[in-house]
Amino acid sequence: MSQTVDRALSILPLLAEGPADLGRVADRLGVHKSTALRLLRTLHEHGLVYRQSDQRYRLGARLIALAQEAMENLDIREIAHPHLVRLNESCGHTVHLAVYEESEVLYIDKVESRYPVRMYSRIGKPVAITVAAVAKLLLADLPESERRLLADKLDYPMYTPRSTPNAAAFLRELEKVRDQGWATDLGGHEESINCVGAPIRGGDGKVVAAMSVSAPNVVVTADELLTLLPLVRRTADAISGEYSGRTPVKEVAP
Amino acid sequence: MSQTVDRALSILPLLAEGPADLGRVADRLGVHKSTALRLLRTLHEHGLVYRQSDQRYRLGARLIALAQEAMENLDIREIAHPHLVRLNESCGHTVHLAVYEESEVLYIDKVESRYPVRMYSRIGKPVAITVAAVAKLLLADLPESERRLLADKLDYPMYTPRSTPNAAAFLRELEKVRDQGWATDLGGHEESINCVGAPIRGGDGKVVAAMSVSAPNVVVTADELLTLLPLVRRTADAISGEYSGRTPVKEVAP
DNA sequence: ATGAGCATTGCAAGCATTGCAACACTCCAG
DNA sequence: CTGGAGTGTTGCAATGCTTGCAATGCTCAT
Repeated sequence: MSQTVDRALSILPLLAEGPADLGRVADRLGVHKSTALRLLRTLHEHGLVYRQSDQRYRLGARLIALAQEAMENLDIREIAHPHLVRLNESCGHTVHLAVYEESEVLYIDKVESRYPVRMYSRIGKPVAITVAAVAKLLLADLPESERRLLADKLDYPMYTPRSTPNAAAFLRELEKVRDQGWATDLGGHEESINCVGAPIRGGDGKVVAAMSVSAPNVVVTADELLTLLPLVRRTADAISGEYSGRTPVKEVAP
Repeated sequence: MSQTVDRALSILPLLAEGPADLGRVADRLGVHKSTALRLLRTLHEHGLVYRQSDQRYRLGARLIALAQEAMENLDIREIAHPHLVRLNESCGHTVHLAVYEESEVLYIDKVESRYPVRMYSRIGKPVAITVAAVAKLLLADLPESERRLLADKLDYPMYTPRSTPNAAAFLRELEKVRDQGWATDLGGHEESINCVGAPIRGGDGKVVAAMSVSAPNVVVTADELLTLLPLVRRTADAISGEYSGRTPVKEVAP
């Protein structure tokens, strides 16, 4: 809607790919160098980009601090965290919490496995949306039309032979997940990693977040992991209960 | 430098305080509601702000993903991580990695303590700059003039009786740290928590990052923690060596 | 030294941005 | 059911911000 701001913001994902110099930024934006310079300057003043010693620009530290605050504003995270820790203490595996927002699913909390073999993932990293258990849970709750629209828009990379191959299969899987109230990912993302997940619901019954337990099958088999399902669901329900007890969004005095 | 972008970006820290509605944003910016609306729309399109069900705006998920990528671009982090893990495995305490950028010091990596009593901190959170061991290390390496300027600009909150009380004391402390090549924080931030830290240097000898080991004194006394100093310094030096071996910034083919 | 390559600045022209006013909508209170 | 307050949204004309150009600095390597 605003050309200038639009251009400026387009610089951020561009720099996320790696440091770039002025000419490169100007080219990618399709504007004159002097224009790019002024946009970069403004971003710099706000700390969103940083100029390294070789004069190239990269993303700045303020961005990291802002993201931090963004996460702390998500009250579901605050409420869920102790539950996740407790679950981790009783089963020892990696526990994730994820939310859906604007066609993306992303992890907003994680408790690390206590086993030496750990899976790679990081808070903030967008989730493999077509295969992850938490993604299925979150998308399964979308209204029919939106779900269909999104499923069509997605890519279906075959991380492994067990990955969801296409939109039709994905939609079927979502139906199943919706009916049974829990989800799995059995080697659909990484050959040797399995997950079991359950949804967290707000007061109105809508899914507001999803959690999962993940473990490589060198530690436990998929069947063994599935025995944790009742515990996972109980934890998710406990979080749901506590969450819907409170007001969904904090009110600020006028 | 660019008014429009400047206004748009000013919205982000504002929303970091918590969700706000259109009127509130317009007021804080000192612009007409319609103007604020269009700026927010643009931010929304880029995923930097999100509109929650009650129509209020808050920071968006893309911000978190961007911050994630920002951190992954910091090559010092990649290099240091395995060293930090190894240090954690041999001593069991919390290990931090921090960098200085534009008058702020912030944690960019952390390995959690294996003891049940843990200190609170989060990656991305700005560090208590006047007391933290890592902050002292990073600031101690700044050129005289910049150091003095920054020291004057800072606040000196008395978290505990042992906190650095004022600019003069801080500058003295920085001199000391610079000369001895390591730093401590003995209960200056949290009464019961102590830290020992060492600097990580680039090929030109300049400090590019700092690391520290932290432990509450219910686990180890300050004196016991200090016996780890040689190990901490050796780890920091190992990271420095590996870092200056590579090119400091990755080169991209033209 | 000299030139290439990049960043930076001043300036005039043009168009994107702005504030206004009118409209649409939701939610209460009467 | 109806009116009104509060909020978000849209079309429009004027102006002032943004833009690209061209000229100037600056740094580095030949």
